[in-house]
Amino acid sequence: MAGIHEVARHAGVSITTVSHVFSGKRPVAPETRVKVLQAAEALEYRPSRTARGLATGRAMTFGLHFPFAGDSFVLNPYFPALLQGLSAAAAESGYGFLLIPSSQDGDAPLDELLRARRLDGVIVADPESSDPVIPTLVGSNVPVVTTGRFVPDPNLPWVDNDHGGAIRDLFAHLDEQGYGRPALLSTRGGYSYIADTEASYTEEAERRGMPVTIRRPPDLSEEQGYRHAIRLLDRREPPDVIIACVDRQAIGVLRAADELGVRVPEDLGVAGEGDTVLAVHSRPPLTSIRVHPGELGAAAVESLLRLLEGERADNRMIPADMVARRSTRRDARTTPGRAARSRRPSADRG
Amino acid sequence: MAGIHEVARHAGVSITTVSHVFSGKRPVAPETRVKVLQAAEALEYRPSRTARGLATGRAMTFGLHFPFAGDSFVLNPYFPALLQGLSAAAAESGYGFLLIPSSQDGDAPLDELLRARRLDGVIVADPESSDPVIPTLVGSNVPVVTTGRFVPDPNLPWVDNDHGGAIRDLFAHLDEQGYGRPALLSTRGGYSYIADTEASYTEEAERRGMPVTIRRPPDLSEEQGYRHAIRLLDRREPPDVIIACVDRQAIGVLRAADELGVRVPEDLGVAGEGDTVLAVHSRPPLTSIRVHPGELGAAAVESLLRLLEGERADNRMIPADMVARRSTRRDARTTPGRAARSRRPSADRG
DNA sequence: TTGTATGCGTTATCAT
DNA sequence: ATGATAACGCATACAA
Repeated sequence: MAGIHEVARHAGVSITTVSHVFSGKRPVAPETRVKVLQAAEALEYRPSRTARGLATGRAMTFGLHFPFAGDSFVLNPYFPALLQGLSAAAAESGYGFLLIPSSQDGDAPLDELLRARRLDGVIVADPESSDPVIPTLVGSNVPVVTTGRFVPDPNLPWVDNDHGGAIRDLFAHLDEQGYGRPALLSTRGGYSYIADTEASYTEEAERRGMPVTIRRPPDLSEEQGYRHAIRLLDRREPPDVIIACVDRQAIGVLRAADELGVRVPEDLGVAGEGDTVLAVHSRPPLTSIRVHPGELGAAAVESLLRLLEGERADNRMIPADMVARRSTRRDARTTPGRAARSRRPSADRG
Repeated sequence: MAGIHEVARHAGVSITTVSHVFSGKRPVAPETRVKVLQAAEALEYRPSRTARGLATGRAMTFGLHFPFAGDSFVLNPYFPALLQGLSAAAAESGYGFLLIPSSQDGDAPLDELLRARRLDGVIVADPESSDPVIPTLVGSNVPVVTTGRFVPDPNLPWVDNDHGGAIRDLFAHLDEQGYGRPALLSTRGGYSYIADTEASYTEEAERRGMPVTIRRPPDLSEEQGYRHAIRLLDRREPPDVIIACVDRQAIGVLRAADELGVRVPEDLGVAGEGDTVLAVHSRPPLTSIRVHPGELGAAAVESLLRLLEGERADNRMIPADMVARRSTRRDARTTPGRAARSRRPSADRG
C-alpha cells in the first residue's frame, strides 16, 4: 500500500499538503489539489485508518445499539437493512463498529468499552423510552445519535423517517379512493415512530371529520393483526380502512378479511408500513409506506461525525414514500400513485 | 489513558517487556509478569488497538457476511444472536467489524474493502452453496472462516453447531417415548445444517428400522410447515412425529394438528430447531434443539485469529442440546429430558 | 530473560 | 498557501 510520503513525492509537495487534501482541514490551492489527487489515484493511495486514529486519538469505531430484546429485530427486515446502511456509511468514513448488547445481559461489556475509550460515538436504533442504555451513554459523555427520537429526551441528536408525512400522503390517497372510516392498528411501547404515526393519523382523521379508532395490540405480530381485525370488522360500524404500523400486522388483517368474506379493496382498504416483501407478495398486494433505512443509516453516521468534530448535529428527517397498491385501490388505475413529495431531506435544527 | 511507557516505569521494566506480557509473544519471567500486570491494573492500562494496528500493519477489523438476501436473517433469532456473539468476541480481542453486503447489491463495496486492505479476515455466516462472496474472498487471499460448512469446499475453515449429535439425542428421546414413524420437514438450498440434519435423521431412522420421510418446502415459514403437515397427516400411514428444521415451521405443524383434531403429543409428536421463544410459548411447549450462537461466534473469531497468526485453523463443533418439552412427552415426567452429553467442544483438525 | 532503538502512516504545531 | 518535524502508542529486530 502506498503511503502519504510516496504520494507527496509523486505530486511534488509535502506530506502535510497531502494530508490536508484528504482531511480538508485547511485550504489547498486548486492546482496543488488536483496534482495530489492524481498522484493518489495513480498510486491507489488510501489513508490508513489506524494511523489516522493513532494520530488523532480516536478509536475509529462506533458503537451500535439495536433493540434485540424484543422480537422487533428478528421479525422486521427494517433492522438488517438499517444495520447494513450504518455499516456502509461507517466504512466509507473509515470507521468500523461494535455492537452494544442490550443491557439485560448486564452493563459490563458497555462499561468496559466506554472506560477503554474504544468507542468514538454511539448510534442507538429506535430506542424504547425505557431503554437504560441511553442514560449510561449520556452519562459517560460519548456522542450519541438515535434513529427515531428518544421520547424522554427530545434534545438528543436524532435522524428519523418521516412517518408523519407518509401518513398524510396515505390519507390523501384514501380520500381520493372514497374511504372515510380509517382505523389504526399500532402497539404499546414508547417508540417515536408509533407516536408519530398515531399523532399524524389522529390529526388527519380529525381534519377530515373522520372517526378516530386506534387499537394497540401488545405486539406487532401477524396474529395480533388478525385478532384485532376480526374484532374491528365485527363492530356495528366497522372501519372501511385498516392501517397497520407494520406490514406483518397488515398481513394478519388480510387474513381476517379473507376469512370473514370481506372484500379487499372494495369493502375494506388495508395499508401496512415498511414496504417489505410481504407487501409485494401478499394477495392483494399491499399498500405500504416505504422507508429508507440505508439513507437513514448514512444520515446517522453523518450526524455522529459532525458531533465528533465538535459541531452541533442537525436532526434530519428522511422522507418516506407511500406506495399505493391494490389493497387500497378501488379504481383500476395501473399507474402507481406514488407520493410526489420532494425526496430532499428536510432540516430541523435543534 | 495510561500508555505502555507509564506501565513500564511503574513496574520498573522496559516497554518491550510490557508489550510481551500483553501479546504473549515471548516468555516473561513469572515475577516480572505479575509486576507488570499489577502496574497495568493500577493504571487501568488498556493496549491501544490503533497503535497496535499501526505497528503490525493490521486494520483491526473483521468483515462479517450474513445471508441477508433471503428472509432467513429476518425471521430467525439465531442470526442476531450470532451477530452479537461475533461482535463481543471481536471486541474482546481488540477488533471491530464491518458488514459485507450481499453481492446482489454489486461487489463494488467488498472489492474496495479488499483492495484497501481494510479487512484482516472475514467470517461468513451460514453460506449457501451458491454464495458468490466466498469465491471472491478466497480469490483475494483474505483469511476466511465460515459458521456452518461451505458445502462446495469442505476445506474452508469452519465452526459449526453439532446438529447431527442433537438429532441423535432427539431420536433416543423419541424412541423412549414410543414414537416410531418420524417425518422430517427441511427445505431446499445448500445449507450445511440442512444437509447434516437430513443425514443424521436418515441414519438414525434407518438404524432403527423406521421409515424415512423427508419433505422439502421452498422455505422455512410457518405457512409451509402448516401446509406440508396437513398433507403428511392426510396420508394412509401418517407419521407419528414431525421434526422441523426450524421452530417457526414447527409452529405451523402445531396449527395443522390443531385444525385436524390430531392430539399433540398423544397422536403426534412435534419437534423444532432453534429453541426460540416460539418453542417456549407455543401450546403445547415445543421440543426443540438449542444451539449456542454466542459460543459459535466466539469460536469463529478464535479460529480467525489463529489464521491471522499463520497457524492452521482447527474446525470446531459446538454441542447443541435437545430440549424435550410437552410436544413429544407422552409420559408426564416433569424433569426435562435434557441431553447429558458433554458440553465440551469436540475438535476435528483439518 | 530483558532492554534499546527504530519504524508504522498519520495529524498537529510551528514556521516560512 | 505550503513545509519541516515532532508526537501518537505500540511491536519488533537486534543486542546484551
